[in-house]
Amino acid sequence: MDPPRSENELLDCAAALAGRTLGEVARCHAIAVPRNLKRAKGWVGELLETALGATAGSRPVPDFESIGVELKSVPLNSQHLPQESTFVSSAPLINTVGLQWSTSTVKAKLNRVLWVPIEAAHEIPVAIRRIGRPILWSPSSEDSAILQADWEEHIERIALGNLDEHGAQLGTYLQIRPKAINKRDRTLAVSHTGEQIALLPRGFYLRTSFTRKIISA
DNA sequence: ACATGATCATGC
DNA sequence: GCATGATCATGT
Repeated sequence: MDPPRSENELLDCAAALAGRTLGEVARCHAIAVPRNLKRAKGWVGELLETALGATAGSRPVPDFESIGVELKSVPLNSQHLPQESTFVSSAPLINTVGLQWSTSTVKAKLNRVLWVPIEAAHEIPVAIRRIGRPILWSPSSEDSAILQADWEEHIERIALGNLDEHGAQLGTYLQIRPKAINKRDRTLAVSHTGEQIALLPRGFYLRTSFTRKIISA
């Protein structure tokens, strides 16, 4: 698939997938469908990347680099509401001095997002899960203000070495959660006394309640 | 039922 | 190890 040349082309292409099943789309691209997603958690996102002509690979750039759009699949429960949080980016646990919201990876990633809802209720076999209507989205100024406040709170907490004082409860829309191979995974961080320590790597995630608001709008 | 904490795969 | 893509699974 050639990369989209404009937002409209991307949106048209994504809209053409609406109502189709993952199995149909996978077959078009000669991609095998896993029996479940337990060991293929990124499979749906990667299928959409292929189907829509995403270009980024694992480089730290938007999925549709030339038009600056990020692609996110959003799993829907049996009521067709988002059922999972959405990973945004890893959280910096060191060298936080001087970081600003305006140049943050979180803001950059959320600047323009194509949300593609996917049926994800466990009882539906992966191959016959249907793709929903895409939403091309940017945060409203109100959204941005809340995301910024969340982000600044998280970064301050990281810089002060207070990461262990709360769990994932902090943040209205944006939360911090583990993003690791397993619980023994470690990355460099700053302790409460300012020393370097090894901690579980974390990532920024959008709360399910926020993506529900986006998808429902 | 839901959110949090834990985990899986791939590429460089 | 960190970037990409996320969902699983357990506790409450």
